[in-house]
Amino acid sequence: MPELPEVETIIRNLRRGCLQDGSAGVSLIGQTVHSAHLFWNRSLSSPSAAEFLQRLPGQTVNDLTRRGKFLVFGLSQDYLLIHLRMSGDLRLETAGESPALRKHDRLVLVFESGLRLIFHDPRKFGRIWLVQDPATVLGGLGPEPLDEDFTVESLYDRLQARRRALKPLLLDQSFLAGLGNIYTDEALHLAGLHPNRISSSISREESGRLWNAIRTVLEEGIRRNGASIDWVYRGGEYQNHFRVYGRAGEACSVCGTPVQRLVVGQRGTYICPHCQPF
DNA sequence: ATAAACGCCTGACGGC
DNA sequence: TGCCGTCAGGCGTTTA
Repeated sequence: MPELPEVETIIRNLRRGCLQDGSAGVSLIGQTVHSAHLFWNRSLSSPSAAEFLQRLPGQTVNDLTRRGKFLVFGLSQDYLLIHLRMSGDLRLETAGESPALRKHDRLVLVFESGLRLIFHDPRKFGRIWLVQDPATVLGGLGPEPLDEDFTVESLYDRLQARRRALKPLLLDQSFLAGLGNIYTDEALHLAGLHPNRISSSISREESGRLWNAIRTVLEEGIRRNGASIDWVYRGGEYQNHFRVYGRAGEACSVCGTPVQRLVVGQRGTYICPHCQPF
């Protein structure tokens, strides 16, 4: 579920120590793990549960960053990586709050201060790694779309080098890191490009539009604290500003043509057939 | 190289 | 009310 803007929002909130209700708490940075409690072993990719639970206590959180859709916790000895996949979420609870577990809580980290970080994941698709070298997990990711080294020229070159439909290519995390189903549809609509256009047929001008659109929708998403849809509410409000996602039958905000839902690469896809001709 | 089908999971929603 | 199919912000593996 969460895409780059939602993961970025979560990371920023953990840095600020923001609690679920939005109230200020204590930053996770500087906190030392007291104990770890794993309730669904398959949430853990590596190492084994025994090694994971043994290695975490005593490690201090030095920094919190994001790479694509991964949350990256820099610890004193290791890196803790979390991918929320479809339904994962993280919440902080202070020492004073009730320690009652909620349904679907998969991992609880208890810090020496009493602060708790809880990984909640109804669908159990989320994954956790504790590794010494984050590149073993993150090494295959494509460029970071908001970084300076992701340039108009590099996007054009990468599109030319492939012969794939635009949407599945943009969803491919080794091509570009961070886009998911929502922001891909939003970017393609803003760029005026059909999701089935073949990447190598994209002109320099179209590529420039796409580059701008990708960065614009991601920045908009971050500015609005991400999108909150379905029953997984995270506090964002970008869902109120979607151009096409989930709006089948509604009028395109640009031209008034009804938005269409189609399936591209086995994913529900929303387009304006007038603004995004094939 | 590309793409499709499927598996992994739970929950919400609409139709009957 | 219950049952059933469909759909869901993702991605890895297997198969064409």
